[in-house]
Amino acid sequence: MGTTVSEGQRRDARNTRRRLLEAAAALFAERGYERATVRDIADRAGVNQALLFRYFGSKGALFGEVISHNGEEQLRTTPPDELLEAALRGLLGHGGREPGSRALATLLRSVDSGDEIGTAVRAISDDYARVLASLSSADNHELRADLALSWLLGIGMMRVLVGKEPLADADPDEVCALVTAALGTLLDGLPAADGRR
Amino acid sequence: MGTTVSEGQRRDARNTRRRLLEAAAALFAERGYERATVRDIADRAGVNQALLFRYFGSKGALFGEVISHNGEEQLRTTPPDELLEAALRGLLGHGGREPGSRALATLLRSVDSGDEIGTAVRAISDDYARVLASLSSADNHELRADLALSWLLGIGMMRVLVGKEPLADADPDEVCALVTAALGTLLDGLPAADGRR
DNA sequence: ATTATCTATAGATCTATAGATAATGC
DNA sequence: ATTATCTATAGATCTATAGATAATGC
Repeated sequence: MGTTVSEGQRRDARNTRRRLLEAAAALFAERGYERATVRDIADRAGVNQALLFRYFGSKGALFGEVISHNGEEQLRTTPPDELLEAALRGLLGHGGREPGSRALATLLRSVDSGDEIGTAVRAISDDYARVLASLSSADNHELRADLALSWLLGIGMMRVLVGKEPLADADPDEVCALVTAALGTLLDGLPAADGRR
Repeated sequence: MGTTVSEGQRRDARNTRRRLLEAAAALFAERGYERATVRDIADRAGVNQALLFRYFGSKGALFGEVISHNGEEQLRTTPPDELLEAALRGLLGHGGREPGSRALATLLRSVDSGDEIGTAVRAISDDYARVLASLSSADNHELRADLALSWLLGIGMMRVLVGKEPLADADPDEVCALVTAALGTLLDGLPAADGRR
């Protein structure tokens, strides 16, 4: 159903576009790319489903705009040495109000949704990993950053998607403490204990 | 098309059932639950798609049989203190020949595919985590085990699903060395550096 | 005769588009 | 007159089932 524009809203293309973007951001974060249908998004925005195609061309293009916007927002507003914890907390809380914190949750649920989506997901992963890599001085710091990012996403997956206990209901502070302790030694640039020489 | 049974195969319900199971194991590991269609599975098995429902009832029931069988095989044949590395290598190689090593890859691609699938995924996650938890003597060893398992799955996700470089093409030995070093301190039972008291 | 296998199709989705309708700005 | 919005539907999937066909065992 979804309240139509005629109830209370004036016609306003820009506003409609913005409402679609916000509804899409929320639904992609909650359900991932494939399970958030264009009809659900349009209903949540209170507009007709055909307008989504008018303003964004395709569902995939809308997704690209949502995820890159949210990711760039978190990266822009978070100091590099706080990114690890901020991103993890964004995943541990169900994705708070601020759009930035929903970026990785969206990524998490939308991996494996076709080529176009994969490209967008890989791009935003690169952005996060680049910042994390800057924290380490090891020669393989890019790989270490990928592994750190992998852990965050894996934790999100087990907690939110799988619902594995006790992780699913664990205190975010306790999780954070364990993870940052273990990742500290990974990123701080000590040479790998027995790495390839 | 898929070679039909009339070409070379005798009629044999048991054999047909087994072929369907093997085809399903391969396709679920490659594509996950949703993208592996019943028609693809039947074609790969060389039998008609209707037989899948005759022998397994539904696609979801077939999935449950596949994942629990493969998971239990790896858990039964791997000593607990080698499980971490074995599971990780199963994810790093594209899922080798042995069915056991494909269990986590299948899990990875099939999370978030509805209630029935979620239940099967949670069950097999519990089995893995229980073994990992036995390696630690910390008071929160179950949570630590969940975090270790999360890392493995996250790495699989970034490497196989996202295709993030340099992780995607990294040497499995190098990845293994970094991960086991960092996880060693997590699981070996030292109290968390600043854990909640 | 029994039963393994196949054909055909119901019924439920989903994205995307073409074209009709109706609210705004001049 | 312009253009934001809506209606209706094409076209592509997918799971599941009912009932027909054909290979086996007695």
